Amino acid sequence: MTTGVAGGGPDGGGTRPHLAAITDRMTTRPARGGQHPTMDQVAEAAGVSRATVSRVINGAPSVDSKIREMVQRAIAETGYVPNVAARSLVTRRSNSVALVISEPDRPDNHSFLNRIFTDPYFGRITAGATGALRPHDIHLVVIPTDSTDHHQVIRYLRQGHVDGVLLISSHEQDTLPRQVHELGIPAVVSARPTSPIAVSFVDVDQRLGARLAADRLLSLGRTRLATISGPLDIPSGLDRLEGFRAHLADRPVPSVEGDFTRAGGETAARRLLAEHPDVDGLFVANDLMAEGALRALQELGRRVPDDIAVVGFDDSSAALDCRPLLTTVRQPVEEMAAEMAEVLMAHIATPGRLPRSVTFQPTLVVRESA
Amino acid sequence: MTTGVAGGGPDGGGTRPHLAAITDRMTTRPARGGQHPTMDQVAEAAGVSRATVSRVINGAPSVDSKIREMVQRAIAETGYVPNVAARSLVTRRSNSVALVISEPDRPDNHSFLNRIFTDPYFGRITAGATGALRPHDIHLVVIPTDSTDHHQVIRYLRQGHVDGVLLISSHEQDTLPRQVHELGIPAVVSARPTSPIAVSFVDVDQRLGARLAADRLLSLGRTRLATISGPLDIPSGLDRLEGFRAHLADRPVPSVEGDFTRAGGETAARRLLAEHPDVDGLFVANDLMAEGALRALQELGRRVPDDIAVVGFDDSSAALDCRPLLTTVRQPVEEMAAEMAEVLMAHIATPGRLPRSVTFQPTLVVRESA
DNA sequence: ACAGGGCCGGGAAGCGCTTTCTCAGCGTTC
DNA sequence: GAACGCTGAGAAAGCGCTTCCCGGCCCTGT
Repeated sequence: MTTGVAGGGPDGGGTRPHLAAITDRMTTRPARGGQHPTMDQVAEAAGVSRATVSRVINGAPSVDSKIREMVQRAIAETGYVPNVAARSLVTRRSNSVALVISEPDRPDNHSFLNRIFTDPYFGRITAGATGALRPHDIHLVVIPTDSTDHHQVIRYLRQGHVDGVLLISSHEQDTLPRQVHELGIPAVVSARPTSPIAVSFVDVDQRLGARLAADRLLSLGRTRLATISGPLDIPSGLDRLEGFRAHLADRPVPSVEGDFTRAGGETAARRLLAEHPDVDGLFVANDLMAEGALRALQELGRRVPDDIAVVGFDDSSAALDCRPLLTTVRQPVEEMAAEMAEVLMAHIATPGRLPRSVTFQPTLVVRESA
Repeated sequence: MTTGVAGGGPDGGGTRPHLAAITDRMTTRPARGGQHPTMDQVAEAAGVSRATVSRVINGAPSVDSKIREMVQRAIAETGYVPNVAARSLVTRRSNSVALVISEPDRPDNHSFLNRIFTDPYFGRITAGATGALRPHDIHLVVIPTDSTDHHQVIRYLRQGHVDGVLLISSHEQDTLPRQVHELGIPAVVSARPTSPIAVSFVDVDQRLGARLAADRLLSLGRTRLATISGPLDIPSGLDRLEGFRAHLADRPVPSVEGDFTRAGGETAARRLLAEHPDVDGLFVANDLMAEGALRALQELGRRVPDDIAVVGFDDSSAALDCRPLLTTVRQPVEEMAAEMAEVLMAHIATPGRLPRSVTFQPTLVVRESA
């Protein structure tokens, strides 16, 4: 890889790269006001015992309101902030949960990170989860991973950094859900696990979504339907394909397998139209691929929706990047992520709780492409 | 917002939404093998004292190799994992650092999260930082934020969850760098701070990058150059514009301000060409906008690079999504993030260390668009 | 008015780990 | 052969916090 590192790149492992443009700048060392005050100091300042300060901080009901006020003033004056390590040592709670995003290996070293941070889906998940967790004052630690560092992730979880796990895993052979489950740590998975694990999960009715797409295309009078599916080793990919086909059982439905990326959608559309030039209705298993497919259709001179109607899946921001605007099946990703967080918090609060699954219904969002 | 929540949406605050499709599933409670073993148990199993176990775990040199082996076997047998809370209570280290991604407010509630997880830039940052941190066994806590929850972020940092902060902040008015600095926690910022704060930062030579773009366009014989800039309240946006103009001081350079998004690039290109239809060389301040601009140019019937040559900035994955493939100025984002991590670790290891800045050189990546 | 009960606040015991201090045991040297 | 130094391991002191337990106080009931 060619890089533009000033003064040369890293010269092997271990040592820091030599850099030409290091500038020491003048500075006055920040005052660092006497380290962090401890609870004892607050107690002394307020003239009470440490236990009382603790009660005030944790909102115990049985503290006289005058005393409570004094303590709060002392906290403000000293600038006291509880030490999380000490607290979680005794409470056995970290007040944070992990959002583990597990992607299958890809040839390129960092591409899984690239995919995670490029697909709007994950942003929606994060937004939904943080939104649900924030009122409970629980922090989210985002951990992207592929199978090469499952071990690291497991170790992280075992070390007690987090109270529970939200696990986003779509790949069929992914062993992480099982490993996490065996850890015994509270966890919620983002989709029905491929093997029967007794774990809570939240999912969308994939087949119903595919059916909504089929119905839309049929209602537009389209008769020669086809689909670009997701990877068939991912349950959601398979379910959407099967749902689409099942609802059109009386006719043949050509399909091409895609990879849920923009470029993959473009390629797949080209292949599909080469083999089946008369297609007039197309269901694409996610919006990103639909965006690529639309580009291919345009380059092939097909008008959308006149010549060929296109329905996507997700209702992600990519649907709005499309021209024409993409008609798509909406999954309420934010709400699903929020529900995952709620279920997880219930599991954390009640350790013995039986796993449960929650299924959300998709809806059709009609725009221009179909 | 219309959602497809099965059985209705949340019914007010506090209570969980009623959901139609909750299924309790049979399960055998996982065996949970006798909670977590403690160091004492390992010591007993190995027939040594707790202190010795600690020495083995932390690689103290003065442990007899036979004893070391016994302890390691005991650790393996008991499945012992150190408790991070207890450890960091005494070491005052958490072995994790925060990656705070601070985005300016946007009208839409969650859009900043959407932007963060959609722009490939952040994925590259994350990849670079995790890559550099992993060998040191330091974990990365990703914290996206906009100005509405600066307070939460600061509190999180003060609580001692992390040993240091990698701060990605581009917005000029962003007060977070200053707040973090005042906290006294080790920190490294992703770009030259807009106000003179004594803090370490890593940056790319923005003006040089703009100059590379200008040189490329000139060398292709283009004479009527223009640019789509980034937001001018973001230093990188301003620097790229000024660098481009400064290098072309002898001629007028029309420019339109964009917002670093795909859609913004498309709009900007339309406006630019409406006002200056004869432009034959275009510098776009990031790849995402360039992608949008290319789409606009295509719809306007301009051939790229024949009628108009286009150079982007970043060399992100979006450059490869473009048709034609985008010629662009590469910033070594992964390496820069890795360097940020290295500098941060140095600050953590040596608390009094003076701040320093590191500047990387951009390079031109020639593809098809110019 | 006095005894009993309820409440509030303080003392003290750890949570699991690291680290210093100390001492036992060994080899070494004159 | 005795004194010395060195190595290696154990004892113990906390890190900062929560929480149980108990003593003292005030309030109520009779």
